[in-house]
This record gives sequence, structure tokens and C-alpha cells, in this order.
Amino acid sequence: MLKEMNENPLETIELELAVLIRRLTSITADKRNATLDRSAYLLLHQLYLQGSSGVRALADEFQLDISTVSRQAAALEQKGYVDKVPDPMDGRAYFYQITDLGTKMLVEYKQGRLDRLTKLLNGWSDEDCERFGDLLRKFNQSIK
Amino acid sequence: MLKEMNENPLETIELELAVLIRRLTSITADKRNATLDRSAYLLLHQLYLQGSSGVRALADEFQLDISTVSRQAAALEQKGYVDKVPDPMDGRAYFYQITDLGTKMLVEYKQGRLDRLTKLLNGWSDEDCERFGDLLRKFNQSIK
DNA sequence: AGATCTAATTGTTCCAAACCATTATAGAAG
DNA sequence: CTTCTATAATGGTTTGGAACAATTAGATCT
Repeated sequence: MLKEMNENPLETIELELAVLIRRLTSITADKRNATLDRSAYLLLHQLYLQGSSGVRALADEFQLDISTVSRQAAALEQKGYVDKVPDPMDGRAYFYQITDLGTKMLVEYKQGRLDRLTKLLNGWSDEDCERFGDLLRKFNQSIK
Repeated sequence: MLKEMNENPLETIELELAVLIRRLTSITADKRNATLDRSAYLLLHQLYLQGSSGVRALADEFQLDISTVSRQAAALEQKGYVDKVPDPMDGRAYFYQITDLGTKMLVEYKQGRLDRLTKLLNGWSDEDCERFGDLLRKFNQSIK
């Protein structure tokens, strides 16, 4: 019927993406590494690079439900990694801002990830690394 | 301190992987597509290609905890997508085998994924698709 | 036969995410 | 200016995926 399901590039991508997500999920779920969890990392990263924003904007950015981001942001605030600042223009709205502690955690966590990745890609050529990074970025933009 | 965090390829890969996993997670969590869930898909896929095996082997293959696979396999059995066959050589052990129904679901689901991916990669060159597939496979093998 | 090792299941916990309902404020229309 | 509607954010609840720990039952080894 299908059997060797893997003739064409699209099928390869399709399957390998499924495998990838499984593998990455278990790695990031590993608490030995996790000073931050994945959601916290992306949120902090966004707040670090793009500056303060509300849950609405963050949810749009990551295509997450607002409630999801709301909870994640609340968790970060509770840990002191972000500050929640009322929007002076709109009594309903808030901004989140990364704190110094949050920045510190972000940098540490990112470095840990980089170290592990560097080890993992030890045998890869510079060219392959560059291509892979470019294609991943391109793919992410395609999804968006 | 860091700011443009994205000079070198490793950093690009590191960040884009985090983004990718987020995006893919929300897509596969979308129940409009999900006739199967992700874990079911990979399990069925493995049983389809590699033939029957026990939870032990499956857990090793995916680097999952045995308990996780046990539950996933039980769910599949409950839906009639796999049969659970006692190992005649070992009274403790079982094999799981994909059923016709399971195969049907697998094929349907895979086709749905392929369709969506094809649409997504509409603007991509054949070359980029091929490269991306190859690099993903290579990366997955590196993780393993 | 008893000690130990192994296959699998089940209880529990945690994280990530969705959907739905709710509260509170803003803005628009009468 | 008050009522209606739209929007910002939160919280309740459910689902899926995964881990770890404890348990049961069948192997294996001495």
C-alpha cells in the first residue's frame, strides 16, 4: 500500500518532523537541564528582544491561546523573572517586562542549550549547520 | 549583553528549534486535523514499517519511558488500531501488531499531514525541500 | 527452591495547551 | 449619559504527553 513511505522529500520532511518533535519534547522535559521550561524561555526571549508587551501580543506572536500565555506570564512574574506593569492608556491591559533576574536566567539557560547543541552537532560541517539554521528559520516563517 | 542573539549558525538553530517545537506542538494539538494524535502516529508508523514488537522495543526506539509507551499502546488497542498478542516464548511479554483499521487510520492521517505540508512548502524549491529533509533526518540521527 | 532480574502495567505528578466562562474596562450608538 | 457591544486578561476544566515509582507476574541463575 504505502510501505517505503519515504521516497520523496515532502514525505521525509513530514516524518522527520514528527520524530523531531518527539525527541525535542523529551529533551526539554528533562529536568536535569531545565532551569527554565520551554515556554518560559520563549516568552523571556521575546520580552528581552522585543521589549515589554501584553499577553495579547505575545499570544499572537507565538500563536498560542491567550489563556496559555496569561498563565505562563503569571508563573514568570511569580518567580520574579518579569514585572507586570499596568498600561496607563488602558485600564484593562498590562505590559510584561523582563527583570534583571529574568535576563540572567535567560542567558544561563540559553547557554546551556547552546552547549548541548554544540556537542550534538560536533561532527557537522559549518556549511550544514548554516544551511540547517537557515532552513529552520525559513520553515518557521512559512508556518507563521 | 547578548542582544542580537543570532550571529552564528548554532544560535540560529538553537532558537529556531525552540520556535519550531512550539509551532508544531500547536498544530498537532489542533483537533480539526487530529484523527490521530502524535504519539499514535509514530507508534503505528513504527509497527507498520518494522512489524510487531513489544513495548520495550518501542520505548527504546523512541527513547520514551516504557510506561509511556505502555499507555499509548493500550489506547491504540482500545481503539482497535493494534492487536496485543502474547509472546509464546515469554509469558510476561506481548507483541503489538497493527490492524487493518490501524493501517487505514495511519494512511489517512499521514496523507492529511502531507497535504498540509505540501501547501505550506508551496513556495519552496525542490532543492530546499530535499536539503531540509536530509538535514532533519541527519539531525534526528544525531540526537539518537 | 530461593534470590534476582526483567516485561509490563498502574498510580501519581507535572507541563503545555486548548476551550469556555467570567470580570472588568473601553468604545460606540441611541 | 446610559446601554450595548467589543476587548484585555484571568481562572476553571480537560486533554495529551511524558516521567518516576511501586507493583505484579513470569524468567533465569545459583
